[in-house]
Amino acid sequence: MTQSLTLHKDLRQNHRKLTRARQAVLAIVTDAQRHLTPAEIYRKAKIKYPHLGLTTVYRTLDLLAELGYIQRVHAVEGCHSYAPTAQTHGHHLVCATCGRAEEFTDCDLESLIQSLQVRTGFEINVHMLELMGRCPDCRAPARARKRKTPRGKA
Amino acid sequence: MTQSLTLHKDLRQNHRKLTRARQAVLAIVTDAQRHLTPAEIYRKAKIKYPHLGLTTVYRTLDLLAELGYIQRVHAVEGCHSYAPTAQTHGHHLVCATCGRAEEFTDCDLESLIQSLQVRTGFEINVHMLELMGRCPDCRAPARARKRKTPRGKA
DNA sequence: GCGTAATTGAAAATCATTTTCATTTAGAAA
DNA sequence: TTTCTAAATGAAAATGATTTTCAATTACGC
Ligand SMILES: [Mn+2]
Ligand SMILES: [Mn+2]
Ligand SMILES: [Zn+2]
Ligand SMILES: [Zn+2]
Repeated sequence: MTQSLTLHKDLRQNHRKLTRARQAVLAIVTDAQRHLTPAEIYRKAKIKYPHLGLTTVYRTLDLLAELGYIQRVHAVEGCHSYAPTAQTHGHHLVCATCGRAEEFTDCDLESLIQSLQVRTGFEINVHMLELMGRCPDCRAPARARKRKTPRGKA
Repeated sequence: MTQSLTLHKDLRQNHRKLTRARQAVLAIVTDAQRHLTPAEIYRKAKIKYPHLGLTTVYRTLDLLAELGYIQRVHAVEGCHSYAPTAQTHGHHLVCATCGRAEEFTDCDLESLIQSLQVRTGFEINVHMLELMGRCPDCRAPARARKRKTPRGKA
């Protein structure tokens, strides 16, 4: 079943409608190879559906995240970009240089969470894990350049 | 050595000054039992040092985070609160109800990171991990009441 | 097709953060 | 001490992101 059809079903269950705006926004985030900010999503989706408004993009991102079709991405600098959800319970590995986001699902925090629950008395029910670094593409040129670059401060 | 003295030394090394504003902001974040937003920090610090300006709070939070005295906290809903740093490389366990933040240091992500590096070709150099739930104090009254809302998944 | 609740987009409002700039201050040097 | 100056400050304005409002439009169950 196509993603759009699944979405249609999910929406119907909540008395909500499948609109052109929603389809456009979902398509942009889903097809992106990187996490995108609301403004970026607006710009791209507007090409496919020029009537679209920014307000609707914000509302749609909230909705799609609630339904689990996309995920909010937090980074050390800069919050609230969005990336597609491949599976439930995914985390992101984000390239700090180009923004490319890779999803992974084997976060394996169970034993850490279990021991922290015991130690602190907290009940832990949500976790946020994000890894940042440089993707293979962005590493290559940097490695080549590194040799030539004279010493200096950042 | 007191924290304020350590800070004085750190600042001096960078040709920076220990000001009343900086002392006030650091004291508020350090003594807090919960993570605080810039606006909250401003309100509280202004009581101790009424001349303080909000602009300075923002600048000071950046500075103290850079120096490692405090840490930015991201949460699923709401970003950019600040909590004190107990040790370097700490993570936070935050109570979703009252905001109380517990720091922990044994995140133990090395093997996950190592295997992801191999699998994806990314070079991973930063990670963000935050756990959310309910602290012992906030659990007690909730447990007494009948729970109607199922907990969400991470 | 009709009726209606849900959705939309433009504009305005709100809220968080940053920039600007004239003034003040910390602290090193005299 | 007093002097000197780079660093820091705070008020106000500017910027940017997000939310609210509201009249008009649209999806879709009937
Ligand atoms: Mn996980
Ligand atoms: Mn964040
Ligand atoms: Zn990259
Ligand atoms: Zn609590």
